[in-house]
Amino acid sequence: MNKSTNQSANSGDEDAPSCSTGDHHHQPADVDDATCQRAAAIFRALGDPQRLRLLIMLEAQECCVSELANVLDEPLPAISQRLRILKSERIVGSRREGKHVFYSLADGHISRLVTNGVMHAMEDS
Amino acid sequence: MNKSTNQSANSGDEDAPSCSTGDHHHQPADVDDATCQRAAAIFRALGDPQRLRLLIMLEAQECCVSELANVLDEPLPAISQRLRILKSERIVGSRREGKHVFYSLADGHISRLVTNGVMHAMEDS
DNA sequence: TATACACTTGCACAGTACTGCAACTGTATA
DNA sequence: TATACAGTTGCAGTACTGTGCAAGTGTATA
Repeated sequence: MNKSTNQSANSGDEDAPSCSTGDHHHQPADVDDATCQRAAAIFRALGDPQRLRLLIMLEAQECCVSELANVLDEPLPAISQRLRILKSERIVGSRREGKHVFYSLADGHISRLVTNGVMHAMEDS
Repeated sequence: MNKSTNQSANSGDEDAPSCSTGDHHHQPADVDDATCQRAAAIFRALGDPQRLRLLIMLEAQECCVSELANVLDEPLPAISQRLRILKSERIVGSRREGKHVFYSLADGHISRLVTNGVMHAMEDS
């Protein structure tokens, strides 16, 4: 519960680390627990190679399920399932058009997140 | 972007919905498999509330393990374990100073990734 | 209405990941 | 060297997550 008990506890001794955040603040960095969990949920959804591949494709353009399945050469239910997870986290949105359901990234923020992650992975280090 | 530039292709029906890459499936969007997997691994590492909390703190400033454990009010081995995972993905780096080991974010790229994720989670939608 | 196509959902299985505790390593001080 | 502190590692148990197949829903066409 109480995260910010006393961070100056261990600084009692001589070689105190003094990571001092100075004084007391409630959330470690002004990020409340709900936000933290929400952000983690988004990251977790991005944290699967198969789902990420889907997002990379959707970043390029809107796509329907069968097309994704076709290009990636994977069973359709598998694709649908992954999209379902991404949709439940509001990372993608869907639109129906006749027999097809088209998916696309929810917003530009997500797009940037994906791009940044991939860029970093390319550079690596 | 070219989101709603609709796909000419499948609306006509037929059985071959074709994204730009009609026949073969090379790299969906110029992202090779290794990069995709690396990126996913990074996201997965960020995809845990407890680890993310750690990163949020480290984004603010370098910190030693005991201090993190202290502030977050969690057992030290748990913190160490999480840092270990983050370090194995090169998301954080460590530096020893006497008895203490100080951790910090690996680079600015990671920092931006974390910030973006949290920002998005705050705005949500 | 019947049939085919495009997807979605349910369920069981397997692999993976998070947690907690105990034991171990490593560093400084007396 | 002995002791205390700081951190790491190993291991067992539990929970979660991704996967594959079969069955179900929904939409258009004949």
